[in-house]
Amino acid sequence: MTNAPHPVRARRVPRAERREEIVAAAARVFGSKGYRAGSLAEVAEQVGITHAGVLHHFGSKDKLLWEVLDYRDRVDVEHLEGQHIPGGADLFRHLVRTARLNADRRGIVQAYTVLTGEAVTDGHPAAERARRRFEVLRGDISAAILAIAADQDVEVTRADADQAASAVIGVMDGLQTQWLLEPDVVDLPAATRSAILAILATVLGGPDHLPGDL
Amino acid sequence: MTNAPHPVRARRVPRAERREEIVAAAARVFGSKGYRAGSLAEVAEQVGITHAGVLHHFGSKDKLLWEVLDYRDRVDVEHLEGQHIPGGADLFRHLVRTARLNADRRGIVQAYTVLTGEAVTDGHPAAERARRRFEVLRGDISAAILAIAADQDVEVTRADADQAASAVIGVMDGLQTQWLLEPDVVDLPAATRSAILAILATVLGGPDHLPGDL
DNA sequence: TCACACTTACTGACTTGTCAGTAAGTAGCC
DNA sequence: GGCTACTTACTGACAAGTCAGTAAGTGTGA
Repeated sequence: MTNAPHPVRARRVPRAERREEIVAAAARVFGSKGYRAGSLAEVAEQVGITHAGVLHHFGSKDKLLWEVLDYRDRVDVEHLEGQHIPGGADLFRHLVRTARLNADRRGIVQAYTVLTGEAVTDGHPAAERARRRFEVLRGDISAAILAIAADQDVEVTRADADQAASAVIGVMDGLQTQWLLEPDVVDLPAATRSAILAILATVLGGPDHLPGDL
Repeated sequence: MTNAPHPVRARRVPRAERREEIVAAAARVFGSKGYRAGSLAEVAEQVGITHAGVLHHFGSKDKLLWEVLDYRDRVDVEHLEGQHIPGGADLFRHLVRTARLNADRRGIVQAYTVLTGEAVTDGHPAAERARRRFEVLRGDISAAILAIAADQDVEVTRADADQAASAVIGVMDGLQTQWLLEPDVVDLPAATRSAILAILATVLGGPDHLPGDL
């Protein structure tokens, strides 16, 4: 009798590999249900282990969330050749391209939207993270605007560039929410592109100074 | 012995009054913690009754949420004179004014942001509501753009107006999220105003056709 | 052999919702 | 006015479930 000596047990998987599986599953679960509503049991089930197994690897639900956020940041820049965010007009080309890609990555967009929305609730573990993320993005976009302005010989104040940067991030996020609810009504890439163009054109003092081919 | 014949009991309050208290409390709780994370017990505590008392009035947590959303919609238009949303350039004046008001109504903004973010999670009871809300808003804004275009003798397609409308809603929502996380960094009214102006100017084919004094 | 991935078994805290009981208020009637 | 019959607002106890987290044990692969 060599068959079925004991009930089916999950294949023993090396630590690093299992952790990756779990983080990917958690990204899906937290992304679709939210962090507070998503349970460790559901994450575990997707990997084929028990929720205690998940805790064995990450210690607590909060720590798992950190890993998910790190993971998502890594995935976010995966498709970038140089692995670093470009500057100047290239940054906006990158943003528009990201919007185009996002139209086929509903899960990732939903995760970002849900988690960001949840982050503004009282005492949420991802709040600080969301703040930092916005800060960095705003800085990058603002710098890119100032670079284009310098290149085009138009004067733009730091404050105006910052405000335009906030607006660019804002439309991108806001359009994503609408698109998630009604994908057939909102054309995410097109709307994102023209909104960014509108904001850029205005802050640069007219469409004449826009960088081409966004 | 006429004193304390039974433990202190909550003052007995007539139905309509109590329901209002509960809905207001629920709006605070769901607004600050989210619907799924906010508990009936916490709502009840704020009113000074038990969670069973809350259920006596509303039957279920879901039904309480509906009431909260209705309540918020009523409060939203409370400061409008005619109680109805204006059209044409007045609509944009109204939107900018709302942004100004919102800068002093953090709680309401947070409730809107949290609940809208939660609405994109799988099977959320407020999803349909959020969809309808966006649809109506988009329709109103799009119509206002077309009205201004007609007035200014510029040609704007329905599709372009719709897209601009989505963008206007998007910036407003997106900026609110950033402002909630960093109120000192983001100037909500100013950023909202200039972003709306930028989008309008572009869809109307240049700043010359903009309505004055937004 | 032994570290490690994991399960089983459990705890304690919370969740929404149900239900019976009770006090407070109200309408009808004498 | 005062008594009765009824409704309504609410409590407290409980059911039934979910949750994260802990502790101890077990099979497995290097």
